[in-house]
Amino acid sequence: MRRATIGDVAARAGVSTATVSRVINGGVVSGATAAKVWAAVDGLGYSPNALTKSIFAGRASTIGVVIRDLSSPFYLDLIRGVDEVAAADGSLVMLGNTYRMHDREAAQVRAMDEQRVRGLIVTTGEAADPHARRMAENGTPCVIVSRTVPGMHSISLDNVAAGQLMAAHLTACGRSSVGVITAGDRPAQNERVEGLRRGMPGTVPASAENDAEAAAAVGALLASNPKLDAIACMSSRLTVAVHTALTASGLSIPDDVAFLTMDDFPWAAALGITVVVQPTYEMGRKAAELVVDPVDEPAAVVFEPALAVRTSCGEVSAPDREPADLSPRRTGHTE
Amino acid sequence: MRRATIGDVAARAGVSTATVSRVINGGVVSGATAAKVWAAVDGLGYSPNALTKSIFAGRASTIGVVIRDLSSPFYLDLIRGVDEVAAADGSLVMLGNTYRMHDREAAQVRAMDEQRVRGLIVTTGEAADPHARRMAENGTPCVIVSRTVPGMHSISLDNVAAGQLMAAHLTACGRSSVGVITAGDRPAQNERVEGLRRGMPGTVPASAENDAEAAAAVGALLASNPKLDAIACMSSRLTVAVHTALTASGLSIPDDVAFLTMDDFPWAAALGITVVVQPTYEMGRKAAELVVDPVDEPAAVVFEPALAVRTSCGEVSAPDREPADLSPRRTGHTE
DNA sequence: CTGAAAGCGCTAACAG
DNA sequence: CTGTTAGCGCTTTCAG
Repeated sequence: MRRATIGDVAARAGVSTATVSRVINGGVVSGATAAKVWAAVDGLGYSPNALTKSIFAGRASTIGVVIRDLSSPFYLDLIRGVDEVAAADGSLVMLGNTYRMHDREAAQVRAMDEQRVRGLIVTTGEAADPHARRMAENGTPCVIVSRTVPGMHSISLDNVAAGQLMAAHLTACGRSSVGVITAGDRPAQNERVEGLRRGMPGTVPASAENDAEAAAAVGALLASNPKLDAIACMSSRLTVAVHTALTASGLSIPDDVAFLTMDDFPWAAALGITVVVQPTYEMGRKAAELVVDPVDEPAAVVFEPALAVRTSCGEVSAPDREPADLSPRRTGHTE
Repeated sequence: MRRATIGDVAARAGVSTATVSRVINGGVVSGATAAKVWAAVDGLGYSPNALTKSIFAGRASTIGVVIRDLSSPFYLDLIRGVDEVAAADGSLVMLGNTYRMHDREAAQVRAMDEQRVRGLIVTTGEAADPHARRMAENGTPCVIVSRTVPGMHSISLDNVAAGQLMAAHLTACGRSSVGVITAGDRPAQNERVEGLRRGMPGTVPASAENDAEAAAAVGALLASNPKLDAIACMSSRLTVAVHTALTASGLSIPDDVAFLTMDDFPWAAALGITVVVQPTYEMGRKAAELVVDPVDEPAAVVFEPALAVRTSCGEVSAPDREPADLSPRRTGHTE
């Protein structure tokens, strides 16, 4: 059974396709004709073809989102933020995962471009840049997340501040020698370490790409620095592995060693783990807003991190009250 | 700067649009013309309009996914599975979240229909049904996840088996009186309880819609059943709350009470929590495959749950080896 | 207020 | 092998 087209509706209602179009899109039509048209629409189960509509508009009403790692809850919250703004605007989200692979990344960006997405949000490495930049020049708003890129919109965390937050907190908790685990040497990771170093010169870094390397790095850090009294983890991806390695080594948190990591997660409160939280959901919203309400000048939106104080650093005072639920965390941001 | 169209490319290459189309889509063309066309494509930065292409195909190459709760990692894995199959097929995923709201649900399904998605995967309540059913009748493959619906494709877990798995394990661990927390009285939840009951007649159920209610339910269960020696949680959404309430009550797991829940999560191994896992990623893949390779007869695919044995039930023997990573769990399924 | 006609960017027969 | 000619389903002037 062929799908009804606007022509079918027009025929059934005894009017022209132009009139049907007007009725559906809210043009000037008489009440009587409108009624006839709606009746035909219902009778036929007509559903307007958004694809065809888009070819007139020049572009789709869809927001493209390219995610570098669809396993990470971080990106889930980001997507939620984007979806929320998109839904409020009557758009849908077009999603692509890259599995951290450069070729997939480029392919996804190209696909989004071919879909004529209204705007593109990329949370990915560098491979996408050339194409994304061309899209931006051709008038498609492109927002890079987690990285600042000259000449393009970007949404990021103040990573240096995140590191400083860690340093200040650890210092307040009486720690002085901190080992830090980073996920590779990406800019964001390095900035966090840099911030930490500013407040705590005695910082020993180690890099890891996966859980096994993280466990090994923790072991090495511990072995070579007997007076280490804190471990900071700079990537939520490594939180479980680092924490597990720490407890497996027989050390007690926070008595022997303080533990601190990035990004809040459902179990953090129960486990008493102090974390630096980034307002992920808000970042998603802001990224989507940059697409929905385009801005001419490239905007570099930087969000401020916040500390969720629990007990894993040997905090002396009572921890702050926990947020009541997982609804959007609001954190100030600067543009 | 207007976007280049196939006409611009044709003009620049000195050929007809038909030829350009052939070159791009791999038709029969001479090497010389092909070279000219590609040169023009590059020079213009031409990117073919997938929207326009779709109006010929009659539908988009996009797979629609309507998620009922984009906060849940369960759905993240599902989306990953869908995306994986979509990417392999050169399609993109169109995503919509419903926040468990019926009106949003219906709106998202309608929007997907208007986008002429190639197929629809719905993980949602009942509101979507009428429209989804019409879509299915009009030839758009629709797959309902987590619920079996007569006359439509469905992907679900063998929930009764999940409950039975719990019962068998708890029995093997010497437990006999189990309190169970369900997330509302949805069919899937009830089936799990039903399975648990078959193996353990002494089952006391309590229902909760959110974290606070779950905590209260645990308290009530404990208070009114002094000989309770196990708590089973039927929804991953409630895992943290139930576990927290349990430990907050001063009971020790597993010495005082065994604890068992649904769905694996990154911290489960570290916390020693035994869980019933559903092959979420595979379910996403299968759902997408039903869209990509359409099947005429409505398929009711049921996946089998598996037990990840840890220590929270007072397991006597050494727990099974942990899976090395979070890559797709393969579990048998029946159709 | 409504219809006819001309496209939007692309593909798909047909001829040549 | 390549160009011509119709459209796909819809919007949008432009008359009436």
